[in-house]
Amino acid sequence: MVTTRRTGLREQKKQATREALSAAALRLALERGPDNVRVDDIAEAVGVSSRTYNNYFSSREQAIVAAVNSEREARIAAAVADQPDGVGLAAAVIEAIVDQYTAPGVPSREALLLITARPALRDAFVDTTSAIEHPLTDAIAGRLGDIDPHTARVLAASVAAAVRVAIEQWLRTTAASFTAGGLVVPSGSLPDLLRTTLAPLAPALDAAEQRARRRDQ
Amino acid sequence: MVTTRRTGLREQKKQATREALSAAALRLALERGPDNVRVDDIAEAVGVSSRTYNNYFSSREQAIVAAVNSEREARIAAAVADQPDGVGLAAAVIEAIVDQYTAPGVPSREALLLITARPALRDAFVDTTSAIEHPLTDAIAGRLGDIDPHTARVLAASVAAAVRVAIEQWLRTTAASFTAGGLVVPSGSLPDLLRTTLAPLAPALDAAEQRARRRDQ
DNA sequence: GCAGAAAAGTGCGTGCACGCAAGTTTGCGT
DNA sequence: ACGCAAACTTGCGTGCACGCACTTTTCTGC
Repeated sequence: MVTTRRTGLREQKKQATREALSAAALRLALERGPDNVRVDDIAEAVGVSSRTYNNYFSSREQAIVAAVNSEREARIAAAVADQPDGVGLAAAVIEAIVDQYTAPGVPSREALLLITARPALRDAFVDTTSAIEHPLTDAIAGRLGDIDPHTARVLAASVAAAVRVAIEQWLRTTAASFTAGGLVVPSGSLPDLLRTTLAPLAPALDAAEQRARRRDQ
Repeated sequence: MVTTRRTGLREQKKQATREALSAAALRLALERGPDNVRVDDIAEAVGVSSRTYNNYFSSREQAIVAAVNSEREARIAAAVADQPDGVGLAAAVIEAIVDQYTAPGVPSREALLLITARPALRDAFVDTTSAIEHPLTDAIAGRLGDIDPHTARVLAASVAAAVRVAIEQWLRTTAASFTAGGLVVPSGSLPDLLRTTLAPLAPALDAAEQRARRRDQ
């Protein structure tokens, strides 16, 4: 079994407390407003020390956005790997990402409002995009037959950067729509934005795939 | 005159204290070792309050690496813009970046040793790569005739990401060569690494240029 | 099962980042 | 010259991140 890697019960418990912490962080932030939540409160709500909290999250904001972003990285990587082989690398990556960011999943409307409102939370949210980098590197390397170790890393990093640009832009227009008065929730069509920002990278992705294929033979 | 943008004397003084702070930070770090330098010490050495220090740098490490990285962003952007028009976008970007990272310029040997030794400083150093993003966006947009605003941003962000990968790799092998015992200074051929990591992006850069050229006519 | 090792949790102490609400300097218009 | 407005600086207070040393829990080999 390659399932759990590392001891089972230990890792299981760690994930449990991690999720408990981020869930509590989000809940408290929604209840009281983000400025009225101390790290100690979150830790206490879960029943651990505040020092332990910092072993899981290295900033207060991280815990909150983690509740919204939970496991998106892994799902993107899996989605890339699952695309049929007939599909080109660029199409595979783009579809996988758009899919995973389109599926509303966890992000409740209120949570998104919360995040878009506070600059610190928005920054933390933007930062989460880099989390897809490592899983995506593995997924791309798998498709390329991982010949040159750097190529997959660079492509994954570039894709993550493009996603970041899309989210920054999305948050920007979102913020604007707030100040404009309309309390309309975001969704300035994130999927469209993602396709737009990922499009310029398609030639690089496909070219890498071509080179890999050529070397394979 | 578009030179100084914003009032002259004010901005001049700001730059002066900024440089004084980062210079003092590096000097003190070299003299005493980075762990024996408090933010208060740096501020005091320059003659400002520690609160003012934080108006210029948002972390202690930032000031130190800024002394090494001074103005590299602007020089890269200028170098891209200066490449002759005959050169393709990919080649222009790659040459400009390699040039600017090859020129040893400021980074004294001791300073690099200092940075590569401490994880916190290494992280801060890696983070500086994202600083080239905005100037590079402008430079690329200039070459593309900035039609689609997102394309230049994505390409610049991707290039920055590739540079980051190169530097991470460079620091990794550097650290390894330390633990291996040899006190040999880095330079595991950063230029070569940069060319390697930037290569996969060449198709994207050139494709964007082609599209821009096609639209221009 | 048990003993020792490995890993996670915790308390303490320290330095730091940053909001806020003053005080101080700089620059510009008249 | 002069005075006002904007920009920069500063002191204070607060919460937070994190190293370190230590306790408690979990895992592994016998």
